[in-house]
Amino acid sequence: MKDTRTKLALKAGLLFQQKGYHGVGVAEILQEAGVPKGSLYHHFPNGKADLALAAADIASTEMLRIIDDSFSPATDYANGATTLCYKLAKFFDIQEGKIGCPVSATLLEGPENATFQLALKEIFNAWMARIRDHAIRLGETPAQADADSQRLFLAIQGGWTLARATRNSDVLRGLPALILSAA
Amino acid sequence: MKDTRTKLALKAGLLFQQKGYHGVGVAEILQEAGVPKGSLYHHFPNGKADLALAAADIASTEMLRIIDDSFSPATDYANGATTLCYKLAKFFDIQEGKIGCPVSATLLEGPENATFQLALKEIFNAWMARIRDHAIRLGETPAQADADSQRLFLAIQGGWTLARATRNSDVLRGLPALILSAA
DNA sequence: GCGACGGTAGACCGATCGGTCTAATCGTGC
DNA sequence: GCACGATTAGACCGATCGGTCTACCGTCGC
Repeated sequence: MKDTRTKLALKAGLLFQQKGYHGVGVAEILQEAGVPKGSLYHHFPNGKADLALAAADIASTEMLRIIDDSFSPATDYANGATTLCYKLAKFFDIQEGKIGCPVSATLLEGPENATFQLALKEIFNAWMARIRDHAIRLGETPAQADADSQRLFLAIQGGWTLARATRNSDVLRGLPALILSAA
Repeated sequence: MKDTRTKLALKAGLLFQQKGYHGVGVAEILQEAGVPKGSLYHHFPNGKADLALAAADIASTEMLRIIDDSFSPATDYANGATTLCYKLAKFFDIQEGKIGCPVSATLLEGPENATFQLALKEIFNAWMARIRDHAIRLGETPAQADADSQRLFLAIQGGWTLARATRNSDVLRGLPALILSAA
């Protein structure tokens, strides 16, 4: 049994991904999580905004884990990148295409807020840095790794949006063929 | 002097891009546009949803125009793609990075709605098709044009998000170097 | 002058928004 | 078993949400 705080952040994150920060009311989060209002403001004194930050943090950690899981067993960069795209496509399908980038849907659609802005930037940078680390570990030069990690990040970010628009995860599976031809 | 209908759609589009569909209230749109409530529901019987569709349509047309303006004077595909990225970066800077993709911010963040879903898909396809047309006109094979247009679309979509997160349009200007090295 | 009518103006509606507050309950150390 | 802080429970708040409705205004044809 998860503690209330985690349960709230998890459920909030899922809902934010589906409908965006402003598209979800705290009442809906509370009901879905089966938690009364008092608990929310006990665990997250700043309410919805705190919840968004916590949810984004969880999602970010999860994404880093997926990156590691994809690249760790890989024999080269292309192999790891392909695995990552396929893993994300599978994740996309499980959620029936109803889900956006867990971080941008939460923080970018949120209020004009310096904290959100900073958190978003740091999370994205962390993802790219992690991909870059794996690229270097797998034999790429730092310059190659810079370009490849950014290329992959942009393709996934854009591809996810297109996949949502078309309700079809094939875009994500086609990403490796599209961006690895350069290498 | 623009007619009321157009003024509303224009202003609504701008606000949706900044804060997402759910992040803007009709009262705010009305106030910004200097239009009373009665006029909204006269011109857009379905209210906010109609407004979003109209705004997305205007934004889509505008984007097609920018694509044409970029590729028409180009001597080859790389040249046109580069111009497009720079034009978008400039547009991004004018709005001070406060603005999202005019279409996805409006339709993807909107309510779970088959009409929105379909419109979004068609607009994205229209953009890619337009880029593809120019690529072919500039001498690419259909297969090349398919890959290049999708690659450019994804890079712009992802790059725009990253640019917003970092509040820096340089990502957009770096796109050509990142995705054209393949050719 | 006078209806007809497309359009404007904004008061008003119930529902929901995010957030506060007090009371009850739980868990643990004594 | 008792006291006390941590946590839960939900009634309640003013503000705002999207939307409806009636009254009014301007400009036509006549």
